[in-house]
Amino acid sequence: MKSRPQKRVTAESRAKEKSASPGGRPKGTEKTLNRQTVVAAALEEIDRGGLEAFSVRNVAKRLGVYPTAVAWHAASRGQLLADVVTLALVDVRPPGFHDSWQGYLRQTFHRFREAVRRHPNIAPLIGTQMLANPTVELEFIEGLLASLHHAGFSGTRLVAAYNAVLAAIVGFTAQEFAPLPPEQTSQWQEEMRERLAGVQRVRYPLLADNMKLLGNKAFTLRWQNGSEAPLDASFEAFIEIFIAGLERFRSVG
Amino acid sequence: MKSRPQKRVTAESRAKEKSASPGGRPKGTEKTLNRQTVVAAALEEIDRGGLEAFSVRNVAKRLGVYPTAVAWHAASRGQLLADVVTLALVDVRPPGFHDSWQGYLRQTFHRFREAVRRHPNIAPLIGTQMLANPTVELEFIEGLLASLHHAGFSGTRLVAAYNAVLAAIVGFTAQEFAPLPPEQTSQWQEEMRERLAGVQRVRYPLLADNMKLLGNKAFTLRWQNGSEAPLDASFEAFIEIFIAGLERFRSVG
DNA sequence: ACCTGAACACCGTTCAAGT
DNA sequence: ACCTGAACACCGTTCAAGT
Repeated sequence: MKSRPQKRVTAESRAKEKSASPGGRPKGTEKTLNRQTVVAAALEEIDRGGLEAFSVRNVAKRLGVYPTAVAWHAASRGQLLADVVTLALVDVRPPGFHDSWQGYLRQTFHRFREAVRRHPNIAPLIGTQMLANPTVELEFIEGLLASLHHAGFSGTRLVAAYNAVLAAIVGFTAQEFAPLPPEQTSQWQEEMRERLAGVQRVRYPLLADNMKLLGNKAFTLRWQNGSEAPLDASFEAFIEIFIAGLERFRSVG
Repeated sequence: MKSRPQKRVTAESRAKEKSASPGGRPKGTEKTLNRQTVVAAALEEIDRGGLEAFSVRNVAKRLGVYPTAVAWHAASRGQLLADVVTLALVDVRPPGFHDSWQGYLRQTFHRFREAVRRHPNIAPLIGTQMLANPTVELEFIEGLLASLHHAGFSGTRLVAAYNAVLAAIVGFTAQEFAPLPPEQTSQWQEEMRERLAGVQRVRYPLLADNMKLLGNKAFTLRWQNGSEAPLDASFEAFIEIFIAGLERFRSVG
């Protein structure tokens, strides 16, 4: 239980910290640790070695300080991970103006996926740490609400549509880039392929008949994740399915 | 790196183990540990204390054995967690026959959500451990493929539709039941409410105007998760949005 | 085959002490 | 305010030894 005051990481506070380098020292050569420096180092650590390799102590090693120095800025391991997600998802909100709400949603889906693609090892966190994360940018949420409002949703249907967008966007990307089991991957891959090759047509006709199309291209039937075998076609289809569903949902009820 | 032989947990192997209680001893009083006993104990441990409390050593304590005895059956912590997800999601496949593919999908969505509701603390795992989990039941996959085939999908569009179903179903439930930050929850809840109450209408008009509807009912704007504040209405809407989208996707391209 | 028991190299977080 | 340094109660997994 920390009683120490903790600043929130928001777009504003982050910009403020950046410009407030004490004594006018050049930005790149800060002698003291920032909260943003620590979070950035944590993200680098995860990018390099995955969540398995991540630890407060490793981040400290990367920064050349004692583990307790990291703890001072990060408050807790959980909070640090939440901040890492926020950092990785910065700038997902589509910039500029848009002609249609469908176009805005398509861009949001694509930009979100690109953000996860840049930091695939955070995939297991986005479903977990975003939900109840006060550090998530309100601009992103307001942008989604605006596009859905423009589509004609209001009241409880606006809430439902918003939840549907987040469920869809997080569900696809989290699974697409989820890590493979680390225990000797190549061996596991071989097992997976053998198992799929041995599927009996009698019991699983559709699986067997479509195995060539499904293998490594369908969730739970893959031996590589989105970093090595991206599901581009399925993602595009998913966006169109979802938007078509929203268009329909708009006109019923 | 274990070279020891590891059995796969499938519907078949599980049934086999069950019926093969050595020496005809009554089922409840096995003296030796099973793989299924260990997995069940792990799930109980997670149900009780969440993923934070989970450890191989705690499971061992629960079973009254040394940590290394658990390790012998579980191969690794990661594999144990994967098996836990498989156990929690057993029987999600809708039973019996169905009049329409839409009805089958609706049931699948509901049954999946009920399974997660029964074990909400596994929510962070379902997006991570299902994707590439060879222990996931092929019956579940075949069932989904059958309903989508019945809807008229085949080839690459069948693959896309299947991926869309899993993305949707996992995305909603994983987020709905994702755990709140453990660090003194009530204090965090207060912070969250204050932050949402203080949203400026000038910058975030839609957020501000709909805060009463959104608060605790929309992803990233909640201070409770699905166990305490279920998102029933949004879930029902989500299902209809998604199915309507599939119906549309069927007739284009 | 299955478990004990000790051991190894970690881990997050605390607390007191320095500056 | 920010960091060192030692310490605490853990952790997953190994290995050798028992039965």
